[in-house]
Amino acid sequence: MPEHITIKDIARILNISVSTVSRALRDAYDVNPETREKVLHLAKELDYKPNFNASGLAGGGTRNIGIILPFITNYYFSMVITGIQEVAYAKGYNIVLYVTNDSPEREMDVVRNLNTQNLDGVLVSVCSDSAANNYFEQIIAEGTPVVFFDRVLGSVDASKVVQDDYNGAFEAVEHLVKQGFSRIAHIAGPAGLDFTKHRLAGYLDALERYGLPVEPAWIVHSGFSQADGEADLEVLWEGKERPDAVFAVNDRKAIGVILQLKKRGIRVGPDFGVIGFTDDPMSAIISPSLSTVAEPAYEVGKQSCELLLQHIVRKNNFQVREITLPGVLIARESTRRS
Amino acid sequence: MPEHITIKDIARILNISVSTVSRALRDAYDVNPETREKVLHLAKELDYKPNFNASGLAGGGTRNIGIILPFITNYYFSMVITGIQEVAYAKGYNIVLYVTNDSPEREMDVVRNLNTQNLDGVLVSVCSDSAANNYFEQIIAEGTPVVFFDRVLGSVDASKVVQDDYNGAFEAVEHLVKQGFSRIAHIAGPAGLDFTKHRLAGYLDALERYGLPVEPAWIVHSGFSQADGEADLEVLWEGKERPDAVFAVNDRKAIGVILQLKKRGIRVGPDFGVIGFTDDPMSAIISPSLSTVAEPAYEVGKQSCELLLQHIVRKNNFQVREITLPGVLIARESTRRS
DNA sequence: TTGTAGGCGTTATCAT
DNA sequence: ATGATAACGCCTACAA
Repeated sequence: MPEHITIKDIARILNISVSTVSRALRDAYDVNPETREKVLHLAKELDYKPNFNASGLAGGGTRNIGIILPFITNYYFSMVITGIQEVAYAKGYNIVLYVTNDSPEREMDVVRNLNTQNLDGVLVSVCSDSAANNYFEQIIAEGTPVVFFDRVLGSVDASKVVQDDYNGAFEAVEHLVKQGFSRIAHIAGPAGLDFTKHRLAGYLDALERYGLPVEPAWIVHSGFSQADGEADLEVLWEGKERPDAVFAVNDRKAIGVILQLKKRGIRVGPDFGVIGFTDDPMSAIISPSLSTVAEPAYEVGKQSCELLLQHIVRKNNFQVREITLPGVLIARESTRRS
Repeated sequence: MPEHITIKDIARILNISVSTVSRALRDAYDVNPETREKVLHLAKELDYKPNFNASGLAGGGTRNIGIILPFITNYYFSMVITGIQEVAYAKGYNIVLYVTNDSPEREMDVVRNLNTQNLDGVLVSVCSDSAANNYFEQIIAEGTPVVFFDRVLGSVDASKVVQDDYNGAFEAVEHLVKQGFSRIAHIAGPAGLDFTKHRLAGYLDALERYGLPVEPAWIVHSGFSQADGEADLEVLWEGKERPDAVFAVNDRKAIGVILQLKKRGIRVGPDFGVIGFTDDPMSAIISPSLSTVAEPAYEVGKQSCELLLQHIVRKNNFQVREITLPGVLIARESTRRS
C-alpha cells in the first residue's frame, strides 16, 4: 500500500505545526527562512509529493489544466499540445485531455460535464459547428480561467491565441498572383469557424488588391479532410469556368487537390498552382511538394498555456488578452511555374 | 463563484443522510430502490457533479488515468491516444497526459514525480532508452494498476498490449521475397526497444525461411525519424554490397529511404523494394506509395484502456495479461516490380 | 512568525 | 436499509 508522506509527517518530525509546513511549502508570506529551509529540505529528503486532491479540495489549486479540442490526430493539434505540455510540465501542471472528435454534441457533453473543480483552468479549441457557446460562457462566469486557441469563439469574451489567419491567407494568394496565376479559387473550411472567415477575408482582399475577379463559384466550403479537398476540386472542375490555382484552407485539403489533379494528368506547379496552410510534414513529402503558410503551432501552444497560467495565478485579477502569431510563407514546387 | 451541488445538498433536500446519497449514487449494495431513484432523479435535476478530488481523498477513485508516452506528434501514438480516449470517455474517466519526448531523463522525472494518488491507473509506452524500470516497478508494487502498450518493458511483470511485431515483420520480408527481391536490408529501431528486437527477429527468420543470406552490414540501427531513415540508407549505399530492398522498422524511416533513393535516381518499386511498418497516412501520399504493415493503433489504445479499467475495478484482484493484436500487410507501389 | 481549529466533499466503518 | 461519525491531506482564518 502506498505509504505517502504528508505534511503532517513533516510537521511531526520537525516538531512544528502543519500550517507552518503548508506555508513553507508554498513559500507563502510570513515564514521564517530557517524554518522554510528545514521544511523544504526534509520534504525533498522524504520525497514528499503534495496530494492535489487534498489541496484542490481545500481551496488551493489542483495543478490540472484541461485541454478541449477537436482532434489530436493531425500535425497542427499535436504540435500545439506538445507546446502546451512543455510549459505545463515546466511549471508543474498536469494536462487533462478532452477530445471532441469535432462533434458539437460531444463537445457540449464534455463542457457541460466538465469538472471545473478538478481543473485550475482550461484551454480550448472549438469544433466545427460548436454550439457550446453558452456553456463556455458559464464556465468563465463561474470563475474558471479559459484561453481559446486556433479555433476561437469570437463572441465569447475570453483570452485568445491564434495565428495570423488573415495575413497568412493574403500572402498565400499574393504568392500565387506573383507566380502568374490569375484565376484563383479558394477551398475553404466550415463556414461557421472564425478562422475560416479570416482566411477567406485574406483571400478576397488579396484578389481585390491585385485586381482579380471574385468568382463566387470558386469559393467552396467543406470540412478539413483530404477527401473534402478531393471532392472540392471535383466541384471546381465541373464548373463552367475552371480556375488555374487553388488556395486551400489547410494542407490536408491541398493535398487532396494535388492528388486529384495528378489523377487528371494536370502538371501541378507549371499548369496549376496549389497552396495550403499549416506546413504539415506531408507537404514536404508529397510530389510535387506543397507550398504553404507555416503555422506556429508549437508557439500557439506555448503561449496559450503561459497565458492561462498567468490567469490562474492572478486569479480573477487578469486582463483578457488576444495574441496573434505570424505565419511564414513557404514556397515549394506546387506553385513553381518552371 | 462556483456554486456546486454536493451530496449534502441532495441529502438535505431529500431529508436523508449523506451516506445514503453516496451509496445511491454509486449504486452500491443495500439501498432501497425507491430511495435510489429519488436520489438519482434529484441529482440529475440539480446537475450534480461528483467532486473527484473529494472522492479521491476519501479513498474512492479519482477517475483519472495517466498516459505516459514518448510523443504525440506521430500518427501511431495519436491514434492510440484517440482509442484510449474513446473508452475512457465512455466510462467516465479523464485522461492525464505525460509526454516524455523520448528522453530517458524526462521519463524518469515524470515517473518519479508521478502523483499516483491522483491517478487510478497508468498506461505507458516507454522511451527509447528507458531507464525507469525500477520506478515503474515501484509504482506497480505500491498497487497502482499499470498497462504497457507498444513499447513495453519485457522485464516488468505487468499487463501489456502490443501489435504482432514478429509476424508483421516476417510478412513484410516475405512480401519482398515474393516480389523477387533477394538482397534485403533491415533499417531497424533503437536496439534497446523490445519491439525493435521482435521486428528484427521476424526479419531474420523470414530470411532464413527463404534461404536468403543474413548480411550483418545490412542491419542498421538508429532512431525513428525520417532523417534517420535517410542517413541509414546512406550507410547501406556506401557499403561494399548493396541491397536491393529495405524493410524499415517504421514508415517514417521508410519514407526517408524512398526520398534518398529518388534523389539518387533509383526507381523505387521496379529496381528497389521498400516496405515500412505502421501505415501512416503519409505512406499513401508519397510517390511511389509505400507498402507497409498496418498497425492496429486505435485498437491497441482501446484494448489497453479496457484492460486497465478492468484492473482498476478489480483492484488488486486481477490477472496480468498480454495481448497481441495482428497487423495487416498493405502492398503499394514501393514493392511493385512493374 | 507560528499554532489551533474548522472545513472542503466524499467514502468507510460502525451502529441502529 | 439508513444514519452518525471519523477520516482523507491540505488550506485559511483567527488567535497567540
